[in-house]
Amino acid sequence: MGRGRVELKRIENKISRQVTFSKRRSGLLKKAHEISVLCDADVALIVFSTQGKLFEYSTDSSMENILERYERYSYAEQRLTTNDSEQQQNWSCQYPKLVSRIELLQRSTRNFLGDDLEPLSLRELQSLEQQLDTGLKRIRTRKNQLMHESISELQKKERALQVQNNILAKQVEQQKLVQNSASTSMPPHPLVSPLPLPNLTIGIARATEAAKNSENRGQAPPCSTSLVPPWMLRHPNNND
Amino acid sequence: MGRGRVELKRIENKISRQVTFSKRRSGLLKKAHEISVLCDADVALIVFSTQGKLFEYSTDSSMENILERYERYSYAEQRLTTNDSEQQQNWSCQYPKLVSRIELLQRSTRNFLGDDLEPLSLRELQSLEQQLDTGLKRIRTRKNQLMHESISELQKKERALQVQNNILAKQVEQQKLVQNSASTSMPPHPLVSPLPLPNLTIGIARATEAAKNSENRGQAPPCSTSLVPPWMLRHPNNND
DNA sequence: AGCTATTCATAATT
DNA sequence: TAATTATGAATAGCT
Repeated sequence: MGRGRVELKRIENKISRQVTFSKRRSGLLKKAHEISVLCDADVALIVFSTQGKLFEYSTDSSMENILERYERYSYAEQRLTTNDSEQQQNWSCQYPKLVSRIELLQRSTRNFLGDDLEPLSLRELQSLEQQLDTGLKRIRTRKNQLMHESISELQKKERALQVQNNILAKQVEQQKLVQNSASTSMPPHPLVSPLPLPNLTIGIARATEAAKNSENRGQAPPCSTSLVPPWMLRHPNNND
Repeated sequence: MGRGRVELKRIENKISRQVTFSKRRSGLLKKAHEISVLCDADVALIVFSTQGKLFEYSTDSSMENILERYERYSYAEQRLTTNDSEQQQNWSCQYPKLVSRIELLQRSTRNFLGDDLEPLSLRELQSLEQQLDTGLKRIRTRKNQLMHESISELQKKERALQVQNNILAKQVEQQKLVQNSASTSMPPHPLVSPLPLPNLTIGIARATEAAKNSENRGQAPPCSTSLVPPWMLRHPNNND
C-alpha cells in the first residue's frame, strides 16, 4: 500500500520505522476491533514497540479474560500433573497466606514502578531507591555484556564471511578469464564486488543504537495504554 | 474494501460472517506479522472465533514470553483498576494459577533487583531498564517532596521555638533582676542565651544532605531497611 | 475456493 | 509533528 511495494524486512531507518510503526499500529488495532465486532470474535492484541512501549487491544470481555482463556485453551494445564493433590491440600489451608504474599509482591512491584509511594516513609523510599539503583546498574551491566557478546559474535561471523566472499570473488574472476579466452563474443560477467554483508552491519548498528538509547536516560513518559479505541480518531495519543 | 461500505456492526448472516472472519483473520495475522518484522516490534495476537476456535500469532520470542512481559508491564495499572474482591474471585478458581502468579511476581521482583537476568533477551532487558528508570525517577521525586515538606515543617517549628526561647530568656532576665534587688548575696543566675536550637539545625542539615545524596545517583548510603524481605524471593514450594 | 470492483491503508512527500 | 496524495492491498459481494 502506499507508493511502491514494501519489502518484508526490518526498516533500517529509525525515523521511518517509527512512523510506519505508528501508522500500522493504529491500522492493526482498528482491524482487530473490526473483526471483533463484525465477526463476533474475541480478540487480544499486544504490541510492544522497539522501545518497549506497550499498546494493546482486546475485545470488551477484557484482556485478562482472553489471556486466561488462551492459557486454558492452549495449555490445558499440563504442569499440575504429579503430586498436586497433596500439595493442594497443603496450600488450601494456607490460602490466606498465599493471597497476602501476592498482595505484598504486587505492592512492591508497584512501588518498583514508582506507583503508590504515598504510604512510604522517607527511610523506606531511600531503601527502595537504593535497591532499584543497584538493580538498574546490574541490568545495564548485563545488557552491556549481552551487546558486547553479540558484537564480537557478529564480528567473527563478518570476518569468516569476508574470507568466503574473497574466495568467491576470486572464483568469479577466474571464470571470467576462462570465458573471455573461450569466446570474445560473450559479454563480460558482471563483477561481484566483495562488499561487507548488509545483514552484519545492520546487526551491529542495532546493538550500538540500543546502547545509545540506554545511556540517555531521557524522561520516560507514563505509558498510555489504550484500552478503548482511541485510534478511531486519527490522532494517536500514543506516540512512541 | 470490497464492494460497498462496511458498517461496523455484527454481521448477522452466519455464513457471510464466517467467510468474512476467515478472510479478515488471515489479513489480520498477516498485518501483525508485517508490523512485527518491519518495525521490529513484539506482537502477540489471539483470536477466538465465535465457535471458540483459537487462532494466534506471535513474534518469534514466543507467545508465552510476550504474555509474561505483558503481565509484568501492566500489573501496576491493572491492580489499580480492579479491586481486590474481584481479583480474589478470579484467583480462588484455581490454586495453580495463584502459585504461578506468585512465581511470576517473584521472578520479576528478582529481575527488578538485578538478579536472574540470564534468561532475559536484550529487548526485555531494555524494557526492564526503562521501567526501572521511570520508577526510580518517581521515587526520587517523591523523596524530594517528602524532604522538602519535612524541611519547611522543621523551619516552622524552629521559628516557633525561637520565639518561645526569647520569651523565656526575658523571663529569666526579669527574675534575675528581681532576685538581685531582693538579696545581693545570691550568685547571679547563669545566662541562658537564646541561641538557635542545635537539634533543629542538625535536622535541617541532615535533610539537606540527604537531598544532595538523592541527586547524585552514585553509590547509595548504607541503609539497613530492606523493603523486600528475603522470604518473598523464595520459591513458593519451599515451605518453612 | 476464485474473481473483480471498490474501498482502505499507508509509503512517500510536503 | 501533522496533512496530502498516489498507489498497492485488502476484501465484500458474487460465482
